[in-house]
Amino acid sequence: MTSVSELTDHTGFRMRMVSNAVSQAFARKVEAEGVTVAEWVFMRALYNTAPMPPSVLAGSMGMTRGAISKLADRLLEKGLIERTDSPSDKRAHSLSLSAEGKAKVPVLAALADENDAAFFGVLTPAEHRQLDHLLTVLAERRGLRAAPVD
Amino acid sequence: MTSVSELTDHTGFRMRMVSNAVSQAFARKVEAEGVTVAEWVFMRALYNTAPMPPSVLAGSMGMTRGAISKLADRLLEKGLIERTDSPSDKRAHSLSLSAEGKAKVPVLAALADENDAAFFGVLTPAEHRQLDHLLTVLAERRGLRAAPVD
DNA sequence: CCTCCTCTGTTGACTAGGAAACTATCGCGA
DNA sequence: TCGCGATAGTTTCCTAGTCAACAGAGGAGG
Repeated sequence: MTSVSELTDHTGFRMRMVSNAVSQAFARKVEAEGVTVAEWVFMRALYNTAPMPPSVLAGSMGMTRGAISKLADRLLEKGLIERTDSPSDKRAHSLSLSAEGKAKVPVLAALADENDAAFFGVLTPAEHRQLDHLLTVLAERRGLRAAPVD
Repeated sequence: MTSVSELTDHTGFRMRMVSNAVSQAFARKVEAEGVTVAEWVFMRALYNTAPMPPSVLAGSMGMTRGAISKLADRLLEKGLIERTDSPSDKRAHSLSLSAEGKAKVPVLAALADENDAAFFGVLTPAEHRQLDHLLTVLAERRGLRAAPVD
């Protein structure tokens, strides 16, 4: 009878709870591989594709160019990616995975698979399918494309 | 046939996309009221309850005591909460809403209602119920309680 | 009553990101 | 071919968290 809704009355709030729990569980797992979630997303974006300028990564990851610039610095520091200056445009460069980075992606992907399976394993297969469907529908109808890390 | 899964193959990843979109939309709305999402959660926790020590808030919001300490500073600064020293324990104090804070909660709650309705309004009522059910089931089976802001 | 351990809350160092200013280069148009 | 607006990335400043060290009470045992 309160006129003021509870936090948990909101679908968005409860989705945030669940989503944070999945992400935090995943963050712990990849941390053991010396990588953050943002770094994983970055590396996955470069896997099996042509080298890519940072601006394109910024678009596909839903982060600012500034953030990508710093993220790339960290990955270069760790030796997981490489940087190639553009021959035609002295302002630009492209980023690609190093051999080490390339080797790490399947390992991280396995962790992602495992994390997802474990977390959503408490659902029945039918429930899991329903959830996937609803999320897809929401993403489509709301026109979501990017994968904002935060 | 790739052995490396796509990011979007994971339910957790897609839920993060959706969840971030809802949260960002809400953040924009409350920002117009001069408040952050964390501040809203904080204030909602104090509404219609007895004054509460920061440690309890830390527990219920899933944040560290340090973060609560700083968050409380900001809300005190804005005049939205008040602080009462414990008479029995000189270390402790309790936090409660100021008159201004109390008045603001229903406004923010209305924004939360509106945001949720707008975002999930692209689902049919049946779909929306399904989603709520699945999120509830996940939260229960995974024993989620806190409401981590990040 | 001391002593020592525990508990409350605060603080400082650090991290990750956004916004906007900045640098260097590009390339169009007169 | 010069000048100047647009573009690619970087950098600086700011915010909002974490974690760990800390200061100041409390309280139980000898």
